[in-house]
Amino acid sequence: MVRSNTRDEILAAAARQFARAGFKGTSLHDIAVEVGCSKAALLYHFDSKEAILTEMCAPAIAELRELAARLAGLGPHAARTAAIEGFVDLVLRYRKEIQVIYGDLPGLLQQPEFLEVHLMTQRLQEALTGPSGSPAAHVAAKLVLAGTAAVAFDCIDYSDDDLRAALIAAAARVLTPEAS
Amino acid sequence: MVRSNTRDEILAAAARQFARAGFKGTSLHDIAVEVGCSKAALLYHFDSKEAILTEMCAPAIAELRELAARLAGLGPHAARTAAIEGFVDLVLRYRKEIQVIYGDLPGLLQQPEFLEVHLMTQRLQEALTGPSGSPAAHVAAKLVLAGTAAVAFDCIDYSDDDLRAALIAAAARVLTPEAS
DNA sequence: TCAGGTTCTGACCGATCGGTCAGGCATGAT
DNA sequence: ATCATGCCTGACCGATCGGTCAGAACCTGA
Repeated sequence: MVRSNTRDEILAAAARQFARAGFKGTSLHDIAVEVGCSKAALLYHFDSKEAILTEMCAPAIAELRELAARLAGLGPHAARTAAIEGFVDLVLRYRKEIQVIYGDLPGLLQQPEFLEVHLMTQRLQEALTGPSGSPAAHVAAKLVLAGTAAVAFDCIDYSDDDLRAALIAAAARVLTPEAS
Repeated sequence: MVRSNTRDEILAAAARQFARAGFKGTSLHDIAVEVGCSKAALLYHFDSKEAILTEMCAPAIAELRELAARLAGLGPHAARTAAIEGFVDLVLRYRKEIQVIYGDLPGLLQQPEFLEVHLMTQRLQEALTGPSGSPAAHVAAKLVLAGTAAVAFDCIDYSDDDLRAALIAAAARVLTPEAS
């Protein structure tokens, strides 16, 4: 049993803090307190604050790279299913790191004005799941809501009308559990 | 024609800056430079930096509140379609504000280590759309990728196995354009 | 016992942050 | 002419940030 490395403790503490308050919202002091060492000790093990983040995300990025490379040798249909299953697995395996990327949101949403947004989004979600509300239905609803916002976020090249039609059609497809 | 109000210019400039660098990544100085006034002028018109953000997002939040209230008086099926269409319209109408919420990401992803992530995500997306690549297919693929990550982000209550099955099934539903 | 490397600390640095304050400068009513 | 009010500025504040540095503490092998 090797000694518990301070370096690993730093990575673990940083992952928790980044996931909770985001990268910009977390200071080296915060991490040092959780680890139980000085701020200077962090910068002895890592060149900078960003170096902590990049080393933390390196395994996830490497797996994403492997997945993308694996798709290149497949036909269209096989590539599609491999992309879906590979991405889902990867995302689930690196949930913590995903939270780091999305982690700056909670800092904003903890303001009382935005707490209401979370509540109303939940009511939207209930409308989408319908009265049944199986776990799979909840996942589908969440996927639609978050995916729609994300599409609007970085699909600036499409017109509103095109986006609207495509989004509504895609959402309808997700939310009809009768399709096999 | 009323005078172009400094207050409105501040809101517009803040929206652009927040969308580009995120809330935490934007300083009052940045906004003041773009407006062409002093930092103190911002704090004359608004109580604080956060007050700029909340006032900027107030219309979007109000519309979300109206949408949620409208759903309460509908049956399950009507509520579902109203939720989809209403949310899509709302998201498209307030794209800028959505970018503010998601805006802290670019600050991270501009690091060279994460630039590769964007490239590989695009290759995943191409695998999902298949060789056709219609705009609707691209929207569906983006919705799946971003939605999956978001589900993993805030569905900590479900087990990995449940999430995996539900996500793959939902993704398959979105990506089969033969369903009506 | 000494030397040398690793690990870590406390003090400190310059920069930047959000925010405050006293006062200047218009304009318009009295 | 005077006063009040709205709008705005430059200087400044305390706090916090990421990062540096000299040296202490500790272990290890010679």
